[in-house]
Order: sequence, then C-alpha cells, then structure tokens
Amino acid sequence: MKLDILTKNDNRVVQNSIISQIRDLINFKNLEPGDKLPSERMLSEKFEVSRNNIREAIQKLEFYGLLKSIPQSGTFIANIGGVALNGMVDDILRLEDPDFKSLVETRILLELKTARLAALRRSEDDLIQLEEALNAYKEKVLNSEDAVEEDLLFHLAIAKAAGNSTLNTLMLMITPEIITNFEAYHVCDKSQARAGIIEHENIFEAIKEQDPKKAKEMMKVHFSVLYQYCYSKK
Amino acid sequence: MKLDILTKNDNRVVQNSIISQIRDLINFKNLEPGDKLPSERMLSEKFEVSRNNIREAIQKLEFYGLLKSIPQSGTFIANIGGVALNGMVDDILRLEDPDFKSLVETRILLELKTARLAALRRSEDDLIQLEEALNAYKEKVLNSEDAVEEDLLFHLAIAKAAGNSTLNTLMLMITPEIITNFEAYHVCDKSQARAGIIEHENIFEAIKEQDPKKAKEMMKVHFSVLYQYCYSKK
DNA sequence: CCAATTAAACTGGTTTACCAATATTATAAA
DNA sequence: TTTATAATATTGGTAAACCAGTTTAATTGG
Repeated sequence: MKLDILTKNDNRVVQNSIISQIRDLINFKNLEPGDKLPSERMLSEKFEVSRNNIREAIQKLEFYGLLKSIPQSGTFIANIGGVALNGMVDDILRLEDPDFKSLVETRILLELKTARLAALRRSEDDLIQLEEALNAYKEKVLNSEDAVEEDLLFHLAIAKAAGNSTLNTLMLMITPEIITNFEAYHVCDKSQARAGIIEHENIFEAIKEQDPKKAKEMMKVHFSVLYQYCYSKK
Repeated sequence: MKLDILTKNDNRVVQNSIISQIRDLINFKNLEPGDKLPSERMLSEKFEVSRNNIREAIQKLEFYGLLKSIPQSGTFIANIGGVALNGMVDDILRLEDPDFKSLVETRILLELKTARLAALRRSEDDLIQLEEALNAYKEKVLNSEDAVEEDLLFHLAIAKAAGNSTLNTLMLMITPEIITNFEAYHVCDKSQARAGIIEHENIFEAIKEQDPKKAKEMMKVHFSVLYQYCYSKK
C-alpha cells in the first residue's frame, strides 16, 4: 500500500491529536489558569507517544500563549479561562495550510498598509535603502534578467520603513509562501516586468513625497493584476 | 554579577549568531539555490555549539522558506538567490519583540478587514456561532463579570467567518500577545464594558445584514479608544 | 506535636547514542 | 573503459540517558 503520502502529514496529525487530548484533560480535570499540567513524561506515557511529540505540542500551545513551561518546575496553564482556551484550541486545530487566495488577499492588505505607513514615517535612511533596492530591481529588469528577488527586497524595504515591527514580521512570514505558490501557479507575467519598474518608481516617489494616499494608491495599482486574479477566480 | 537577565535571551542570541554564521558560510562558499549545506554535525563542530542549536537555527530558516531539510540526505538552500537570501536573513536577525503600539496598530488593521470580509462571506452557520459568542459576552457583562475571554472569542468568530485562513492564523498569532500586554498596560476600561455590548451588537448586525462598509465602520468605533491610544501617545 | 533540616523524587532542558534511509565509494563483471 | 552491484560512510530524525534545579516527602531535634 502506498501510504507515503500520509507520512508527510503524520507529524501534524499526531500533534493535533495530542493538543486535543491536552485540551480534554484540562476540561476533564477542571484545571484553571495557573494550574500545573502533568509532567511531559506522564503525558507521553498516558497518550502513548514520545516525549518529543509532547514537547512539540506544548511548545505550539506555548507559542499561542496558552501554556507556559518553567524549567525544573512544570508546565502551567496561562492566565486564560476555560472558555477562551477551548475556543483557541479549536482554532489552532482547525488551522490548515493557507490557500493561495488567502495568502494573496492578506498580502495585498498588508502591503497597502505598509505603503501608507512608510509614506508617513520613512526616515532619510529608509529612503536611501528604498532607492538602493529600487535601483537594483531596475537594473535587473533592464538587463532582462529575473528580478523576483529584487522585487521582494523592495517590498520588504517598504515594510521596514513602515516602522511597525509586527507588520514587518507578518510580511516576512507570508512572503516565502507567496513566492513558492507564485511560481507554482504561474501567475507572474514576465512581460509586465518593465511596467513593474514604473509602478515601483511611483510607489517610491509617493513615499519620498510623504504622500500616504498616493503611496497606497500606487501600491494598489501595482497589485491590480494579482487583485483581479484574487477576486475574480473562484 | 547579575547576568540572570541575559540568560533569558541567551538562546535567541546564540540562534541569531548561528543564523548569521550560516549566512556568512553560504556567501563565502558561494553556495547557490539547491546546493547542500554542511551536515548538522559538521556545523555544530565548526561553530562550537550543540547540534540542537544548529537544528533550531535551521528550522527557523526553514520556517521562513530559506532552507529545506530532507531526511537522511541533507539540508539544502531553497530556490532563492543570494541577494534575497541575505536580505531576508538580515530581516530575520532584526526581528525584535513587537512593541505594543505595533501590535495594536496591526490588530486594528486585521480586525477591520475581517469585519468587512465577514459581512461579505459569512455563512448561516457562521452567523449562528457569532450570535452564540455575542450572547455569551452579553451575559457575562450584564452580570458584571469579567468578559475578556468572551470578547476575544467573538472577535475570533468574526475572523473565522471572514473565510481567509491566512488572516485567521495571523489573528490567532497576535491575539495572545495583545491580551498579555493589554493587562500589563491597563488600557482596558471596565466601565466601558456595557458600551462594548452595543458596539458588539452593531458589528454583529452589520455582518448579519451583509453590509461590509457598516461592519468595518462599527468595528472602527469599537476600536476607537484603542485607536486614539495608539496614534496619540508616542 | 511541630518546625527545621535533609534526603529523595520529580521537573523541563540538554546532551548523547542510536536508527533507518540515503549518498558515496569500492569492487567486480563485461 | 564502462556499468552493475555490493559494501561503507554519512545524513536528518528520534529515542534514551543525563543534568541542574525545584518540589515534595521523610527525618530529626526540640
């Protein structure tokens, strides 16, 4: 039997199973915020999985702020009540691989915001870095070379100039997935690369002029192709 | 000497150091996309750190799409050129703990979007779950009980109804950090809890009526206090 | 009977040893 | 010389052993 396909998602399946079991345990034992979870060893024995699996599941719940591990002491339930905890665990379990449309839609949202904020907040140093990124992009395109990277770096430079560390992080998180999917879906159109130069220049000028409205609008134009793709196709 | 404060960030410091060393290695050896990185054992010896540290650093770079580990084979550089790789590594290294202002600003952005999308896309089932969350919130507030969790769950229900898995994930990621910071900063005002009911109801009605503009507007009103805090204070 | 002290057990974190799959080299047959 | 095969070395992943604190239980002195 060809079960190879399944093995790839095995880890996730196991982890989700453990997370839901931990949730059930908290509910069944009526554990409250601040209470201590059974030790990793006990859990691994109880759930019949490796301690590594338990640790990974706990780390994931810790990432979302539901648990807190303290060395040589134990793992504790964060200061969050049962209702919210159950709701968030359900959400975490329901997290699936993002579809391309979601990714694009979210990226456009983030980029419009970063463009606006960059126009409002960019420092002189930001401007220099933006111009460098822009020139690197232009040079590649004019030489008819592949400029995907330079394009990406320009957008990340905008995110940096926006002066919002959270937005910057989120951009960084979804960008690689965008790229891989982008190539897979063949949405990118090389013939539009030269049009891309003008669009990039317009965005840069708007940020330079500190015109947030124009920056957002120019970014919108830049994403119009993707935008249509995102909202037309089903 | 009191170095206790440092030990907390030791891991991150070590990891960032390893990441930058990997970057330098790739640059120095002129490694290209698809090339194989030295084995984890060699790297741990070369950088004089544990193999665990190396693995964590690699996993982080893998998360951002820069590397790809293949079991029993090796770790390979993703299909991304040197320029972009260096730029993204710099960004990753520069990632700091998000400040509260960034968090709030980003949350507002995401919530305005999810409210709009929820109004456009909510299913009948979404509506039921939204109403349940709303009622749970109202009940708590009318009993003068703490309703932070129910508030949170209502907002997460909106995110779910927005039908965008990426947005949903991002919301889930920043929410816990918001909560902890929220309590720490004492921004929340209990006296406004009853006003919150009306605001929540308005948002719900807008989503029910499938009025995206109103939904966004009502959400904006709901965040007005936070909004002012975010944009007034420095 | 109680408080203080000590010893044992237990904790999350870390290092080490091991595994199965892969990649490389050595060998041999043609 | 070339190709097919077998033996060896190397790989990322994983399970087990170990560690330094912490927590609990036992012991002891009053």
